[in-house]
Amino acid sequence: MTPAPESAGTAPIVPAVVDWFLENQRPLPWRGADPWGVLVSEFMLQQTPVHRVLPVWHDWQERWPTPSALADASVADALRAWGRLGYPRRARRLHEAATAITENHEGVVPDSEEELRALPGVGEYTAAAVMAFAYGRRSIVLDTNVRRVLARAVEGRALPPAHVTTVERTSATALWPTSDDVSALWSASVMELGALVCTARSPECDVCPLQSTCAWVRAGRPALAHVPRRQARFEGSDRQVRGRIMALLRDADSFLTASALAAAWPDAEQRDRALAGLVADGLVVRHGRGSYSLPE
DNA sequence: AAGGCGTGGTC
DNA sequence: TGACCAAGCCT
Repeated sequence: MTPAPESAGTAPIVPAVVDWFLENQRPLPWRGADPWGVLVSEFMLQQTPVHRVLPVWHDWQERWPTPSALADASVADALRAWGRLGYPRRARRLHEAATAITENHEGVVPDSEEELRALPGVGEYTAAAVMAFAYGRRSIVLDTNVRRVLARAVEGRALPPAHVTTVERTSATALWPTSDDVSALWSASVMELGALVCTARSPECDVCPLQSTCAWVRAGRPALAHVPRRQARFEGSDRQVRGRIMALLRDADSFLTASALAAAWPDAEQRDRALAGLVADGLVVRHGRGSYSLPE
């Protein structure tokens, strides 16, 4: 095995995880893609598994290979191409981001965290990910996978807190490699370890490169001290109704009447509430006489 | 600053 | 089977 590049002051877990990554990483198509391809992948991967993103990402790369290409398309086309990826507000925000990049950044995905964070739909994680994976720069990439690995290996906890904390940022910054090259490689490596080995439900500690040093393993893999709050039920929720309405509108050639949308959900009150929410979110447009469509 | 926001695979 | 979980963001 080739020794991983190492810089002075680097935490010892870094070369172990990087070496593991160089042998075990998945050949994901957005690795080494241009910054726009990386940005699109990051939007799609927000709360959506890799295997569901893959076909949609390829489709988007072909249809809209640049920010200006997407900006020239309609929001409706973006929402239809988004399909069933979920959280369609991401598709709308990605379209808005493409417009902002075209108008304010000469069509080039910006290469500073501050400018990236100013784009709609780009938060702390996505900005850091684009810096690392598109531009090879040092940034503290704290996604759910990285946070879980660090919570276990460093803190000895079963899972990280519900939301990113200042303590996590400080702790991560202290151990993060200082050079751009090693930092970007480490970011991809620790994220992949969390995705493939140090998983939430059934971590494979037997094959983990951190097995001998992991604080959580050393402590006997203790369970979480406090049970996290459960995710809201989906069946019967407004989210389910919103999804049904969006599916009808994606499949429609043009406008749909309110009575046509009644097929989405039997309860009129809940249906109307969901529809009003979609309109407020800019995902649906109401035209005259109670007809609806996706936004142009 | 918790909770809303889609969808589907997994166990 | 139903509950958990998934490269978060926004308010």
